[in-house]
Amino acid sequence: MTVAGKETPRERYRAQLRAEIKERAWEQIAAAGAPGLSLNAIAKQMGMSGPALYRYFSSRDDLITELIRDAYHSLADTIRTAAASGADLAGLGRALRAWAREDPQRYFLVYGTPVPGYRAPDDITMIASEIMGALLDAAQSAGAAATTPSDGHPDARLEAHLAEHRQWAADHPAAPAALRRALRFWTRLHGVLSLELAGHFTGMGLDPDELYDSELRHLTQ
Amino acid sequence: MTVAGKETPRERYRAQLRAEIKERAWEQIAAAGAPGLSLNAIAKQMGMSGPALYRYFSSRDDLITELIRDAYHSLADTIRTAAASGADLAGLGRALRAWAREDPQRYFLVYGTPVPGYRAPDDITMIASEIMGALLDAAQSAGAAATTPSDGHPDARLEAHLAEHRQWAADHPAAPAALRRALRFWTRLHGVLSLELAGHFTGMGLDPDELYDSELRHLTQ
DNA sequence: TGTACATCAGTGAACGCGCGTTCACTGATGTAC
DNA sequence: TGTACATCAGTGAACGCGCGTTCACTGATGTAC
Repeated sequence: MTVAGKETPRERYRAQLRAEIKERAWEQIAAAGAPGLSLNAIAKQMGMSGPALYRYFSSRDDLITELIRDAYHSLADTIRTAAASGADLAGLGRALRAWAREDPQRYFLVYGTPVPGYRAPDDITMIASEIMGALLDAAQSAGAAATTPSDGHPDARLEAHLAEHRQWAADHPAAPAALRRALRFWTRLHGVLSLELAGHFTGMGLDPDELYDSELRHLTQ
Repeated sequence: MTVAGKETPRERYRAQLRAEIKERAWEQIAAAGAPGLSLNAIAKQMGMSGPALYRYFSSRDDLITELIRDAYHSLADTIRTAAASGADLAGLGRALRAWAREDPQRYFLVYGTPVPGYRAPDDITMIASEIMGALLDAAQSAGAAATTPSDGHPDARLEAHLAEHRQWAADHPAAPAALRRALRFWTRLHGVLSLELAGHFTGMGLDPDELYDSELRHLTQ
């Protein structure tokens, strides 16, 4: 699993405790949302004094940023793994939903309501565009057989725009139709998923599965 | 504007101060998100002592709940007004976006990351379904000329599901195709809008207008 | 194998802060005769 | 029009709390000779 040879016992212990702190942090976030995260509460839960945590994280913000980073990494892994096992766009969509439902607050940490003024570190932005890259790959192969929309089609104008504004996919050779598909994947699935996770469908008597699947069926169009 | 005849000066003053408290509250939410709202801070900003606010709101939660209520009302008004002036689904979509961009945090208070454990009072749920009702009206008239999807169509299965699960539109005579359109309106526009407001498109070199308009063009399909 | 020293995890006290909320009170505004 | 009383807005002190964070310190663990 890990390169254990170079790890001293102390390092191993350190890594283990860092991991446990994060676990507790996720539990707190699940229970009260990200704003309710408290270092002292985590320490108490672990049977330690508050200041002890400063051996492992230099501040509360530091911990939260690392949690966000982990969330992005976890999502990127999920998408990469699904793609590596040959999943098409719909398959990636299913993987995304499974990942989101596993821990809704983790999903919201990535795509939820932003804290005004917070700016993600650059390396997180990098992971985000890596995720986009995986989407583009799948969108590209999905589009191999597809046609370009004709002039009257509602997508024609969007593709024209994307053909000229593709900085976000600068180092990816995807065709405009693939850019469109990747973006649709993102915005449409996020639309259903975020409303589902926020509980807006409960009480409506709707099956989120059906809504989501229905969007998945549209993806390859 | 208001029924001023029955209002005593005291009542007028009271209403005015309540309104100012809410205004300051919105400013704070815009600056630091809903979790950062503090009664004491509002009072200080208004040149009053903290406890004074308890003449106007019985607790912090009470104030927040009222802000959420106002947000729902404001959105319902916006949609109703647009519908009353003859807007079609796309028109409602544009009204929704204008409303959301006017105050992103207000939008997120309605559709953003939920606080685990928070349950909206029933009257707020009522307004939410009123908004749905307005959507259904527009979706119904948009569908007057539209066809039912054939068996192979990706929407066929969703409509079949909606035909049998329509509690959420129980007192509305909308056809399944209209239910589908109303739901799509909601989930797809929310998808683009929430990502836009959360800033996920900035730095990508994309024009959110184009993305949103492109979804609007799909609505009547 | 044993001793001397350095490293580092964790503690407890403390600082300063802001929070929501309660309470007894002052003073101004409105109401009744 | 003037007086007596009731209503109500707002204050200041106080309570209890939890927060993030710093600091000097203890004691255990690891390292070097």
